[in-house]
Amino acid sequence: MSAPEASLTTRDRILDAAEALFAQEGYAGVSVRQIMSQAGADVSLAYYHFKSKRDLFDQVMLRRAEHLNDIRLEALEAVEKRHPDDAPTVEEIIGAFTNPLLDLLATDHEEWKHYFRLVAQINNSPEWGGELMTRYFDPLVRRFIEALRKALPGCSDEDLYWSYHFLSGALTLTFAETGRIDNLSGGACRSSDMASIGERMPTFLAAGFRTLAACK
Amino acid sequence: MSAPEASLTTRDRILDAAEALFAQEGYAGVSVRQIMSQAGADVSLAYYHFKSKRDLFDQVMLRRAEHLNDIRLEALEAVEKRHPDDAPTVEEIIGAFTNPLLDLLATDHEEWKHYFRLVAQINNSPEWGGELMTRYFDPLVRRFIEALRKALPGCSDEDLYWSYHFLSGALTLTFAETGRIDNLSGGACRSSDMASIGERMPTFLAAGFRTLAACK
DNA sequence: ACTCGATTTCAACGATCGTTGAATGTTAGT
DNA sequence: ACTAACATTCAACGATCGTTGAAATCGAGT
Repeated sequence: MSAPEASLTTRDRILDAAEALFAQEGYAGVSVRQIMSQAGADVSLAYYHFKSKRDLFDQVMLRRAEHLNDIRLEALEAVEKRHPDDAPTVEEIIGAFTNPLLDLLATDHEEWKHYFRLVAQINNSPEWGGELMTRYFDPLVRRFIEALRKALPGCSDEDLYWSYHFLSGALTLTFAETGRIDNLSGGACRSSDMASIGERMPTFLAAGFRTLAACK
Repeated sequence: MSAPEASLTTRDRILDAAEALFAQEGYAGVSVRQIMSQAGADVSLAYYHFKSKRDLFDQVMLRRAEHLNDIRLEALEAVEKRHPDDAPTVEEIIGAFTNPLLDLLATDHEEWKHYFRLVAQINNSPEWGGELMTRYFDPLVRRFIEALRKALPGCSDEDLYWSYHFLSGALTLTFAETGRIDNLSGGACRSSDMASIGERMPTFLAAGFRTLAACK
């Protein structure tokens, strides 16, 4: 039923090379020949394993999106299970959204680093941001927003969605690790310092959610 | 000394077309021929007015960056002038950073909309984010961070820089107007609703700054 | 040994890429 | 009218783009 091992291996080498290059230079900035050169395979093999360059791109996005959604949902349910009666705190819910990213980077650093960089560019592209982020992440995001709604009783829909939007921008830029904060801070902060991010991001964002929800 | 009017007009038409197309599809996603077609001029005119495609891109970035830095600095100084003795509040300082963007969109909407979309993509690109944002915006950003430091006595450098980084991600994504929040909210929020953004963003972000600064 | 399907190699297609040089048109000062 | 600097047009260069068809190689089941 499933394809032979050699096929999957080559297919994954292509996906890995495409992911790394797309993350660095964007979809249009990378040629199929570059990808296949980095993958160590002939150009035409790209069109044996994928329908087109665009299809290859979609498969790069899909491959990790499902796993990411799964472990984020697990993290959220674990937090909710620790609160059988009351609702979890905003910090806990946001932690369930961001901590899985830190875990993935801690165990399979290179693999996911490229993916997060790619997502940051997609999220901020008017061409693809609205469409692709919606397709890959919105069901899970809606689940998180419902959890946040319970943690913030009386918060309006508008405040909830805008707060999440601010979170999304802060999150994707931070995990893109562009090196900007390294330059700005003169070395005091490093883009790759995930411990610093994990300490600060949920606190910062939860305060925003709460203050906006309380502001009538 | 300065070039004749017809020249400046053509040069600006090229810059406008390049800005709009780069904002939509990214640097590599647009060809010089597309730009010149939209500008209504011959391809080779691009290389008469600019040294190369990359130089054209740099001029697109530079053209509005200076003006934006100027009016943001004016807004900050105006806020500081209203506080001869004490420091301005965090909300006021962040407002001086974001309100000029709203003003520009209110008066010259199309012109600046494309530019903000472009900045969002640059900011989130590992290829250019660190380098270009630093070159065009860091002097002004450092000025704002010093103002924030005064408004948040005892706040550590790390908390200050990371807080600004979160602000930067939220800000650029929001002004990119990708349509993502429209899809996510099912129409309850609109990317183009600048009034909603102006009400919420400084409040949300200031709360994050304050809470992180107070968190030992 | 033979077959058959899955995988890989090779060579090439038309289109488009960034860029250039030479010729042409335009305009202001003399 | 002549000139000189600026502005624009036209045609083309070599390189690279995404994509394809046909042939060669491989591996498992007979």
